[in-house]
Amino acid sequence: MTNQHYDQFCGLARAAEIVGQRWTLLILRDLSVGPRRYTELVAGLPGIPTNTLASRLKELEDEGIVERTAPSGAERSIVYALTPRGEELRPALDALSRWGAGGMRMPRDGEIVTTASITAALRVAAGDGVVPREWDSTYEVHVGEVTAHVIMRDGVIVVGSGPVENPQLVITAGPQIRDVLAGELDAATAIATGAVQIEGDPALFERFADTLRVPFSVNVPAIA
Amino acid sequence: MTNQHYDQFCGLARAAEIVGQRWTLLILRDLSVGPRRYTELVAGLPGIPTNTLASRLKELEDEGIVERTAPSGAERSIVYALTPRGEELRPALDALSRWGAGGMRMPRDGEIVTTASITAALRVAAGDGVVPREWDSTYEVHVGEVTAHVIMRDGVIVVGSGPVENPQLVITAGPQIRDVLAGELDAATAIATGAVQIEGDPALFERFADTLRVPFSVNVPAIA
DNA sequence: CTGGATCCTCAACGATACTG
DNA sequence: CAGTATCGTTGAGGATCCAG
Repeated sequence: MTNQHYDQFCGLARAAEIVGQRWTLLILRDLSVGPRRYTELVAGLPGIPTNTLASRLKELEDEGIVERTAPSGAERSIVYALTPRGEELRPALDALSRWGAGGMRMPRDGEIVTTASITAALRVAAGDGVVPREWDSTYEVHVGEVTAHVIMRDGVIVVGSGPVENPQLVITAGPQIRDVLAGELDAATAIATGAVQIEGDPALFERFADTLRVPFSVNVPAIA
Repeated sequence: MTNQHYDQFCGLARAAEIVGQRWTLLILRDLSVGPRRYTELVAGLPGIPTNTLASRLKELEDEGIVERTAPSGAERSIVYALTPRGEELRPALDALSRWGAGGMRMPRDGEIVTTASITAALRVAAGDGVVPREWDSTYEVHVGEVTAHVIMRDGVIVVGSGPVENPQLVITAGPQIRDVLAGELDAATAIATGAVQIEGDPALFERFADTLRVPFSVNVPAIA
């Protein structure tokens, strides 16, 4: 309950006291995708003990990072959301995300993809979210059991969880979607090898692969 | 010894497995300032148990983030340094640093400033490190017991730990140096109120305060 | 003196059961 | 649905000791 502390007057130390707690970064990732209820968080974080989640949410609320919206009116469910102060963590979350993704190759045994994780990955890959104004493309992305969507319209990219109505392109892939976003697997090869399956215009997938790109400065060598 | 894992194929989860360990972020901060020996790390991280430091260094070495340079030739001391993969963490460390610094006001009881923390803070404040080519200024910064230096020359800013030869300006300050870097306390006021003492040309301090700036998007309200 | 390893204690985390 | 309660396990904290 009582937060750990490093006793240093230092921004990184202060940040570490919060995001250095187990599960906290993943809770923040899930909330960065959008407001969530307690049970949705439990579902999106397989393995988290419920008491740990409760503690973390309380701590994050005390720190002013997460906001707990109590049953207001007809809606009788408690919703957790990032506060503005919590939103400010986004650059840090994205930077950590990029770094971590740079070290990934294939999933380790037992590793899964969650809705929030693929949504967050696509959002990071979208970068500043600016695209040519004339683009108007809607994508639905399936990775294993989970679904996310990407909309390029009015000059911006919007990424969200779950399906989308009338997608122009449906993308179905496995973990190798990571290699596409990393720019290590080009669109044509991904489709030719069957790493990615699409329903729709292949040119739209080229656009997808060219636009959503996680910039790694250096690649990790393949596993020895 | 055996790293914790979240069982998610997700960049942020992978990163969290490493930087989410207690003390790891501060170890990386100290190493980001420059290569360090075991005892230097112990000295710069008051309160760290020696076994925890040893474990973390081993884990970081296994992950390819830290490099252990064994006694090579005459030098008979083991030196720890970031590998290229470790250097890639810099953007994430800086982002966390900025975020954490945005939530700081005054030191909490017992909080100290270490050489690495002030050096890292100045480095973050230096941003991309680009300044006009004609500038040639050397600063020595004292905060409490610790010292760092800033050199603006040849169009770039170099930040380092410890003193520097023949500084043009010596800056002595307390924790309020944070407010100067945050842009919440302007140079003239800082000197007028005695929050910062200088030995040298006040115009050089103006340059210092204008150039080294941690950009916060939003300020945290003062403690209620 | 540096670079750790060992031992013990205790707080935090993990798993599961249970409740307003 | 949104947690709390309980209890076992693990890792951090702190002191000490040891090898090169």
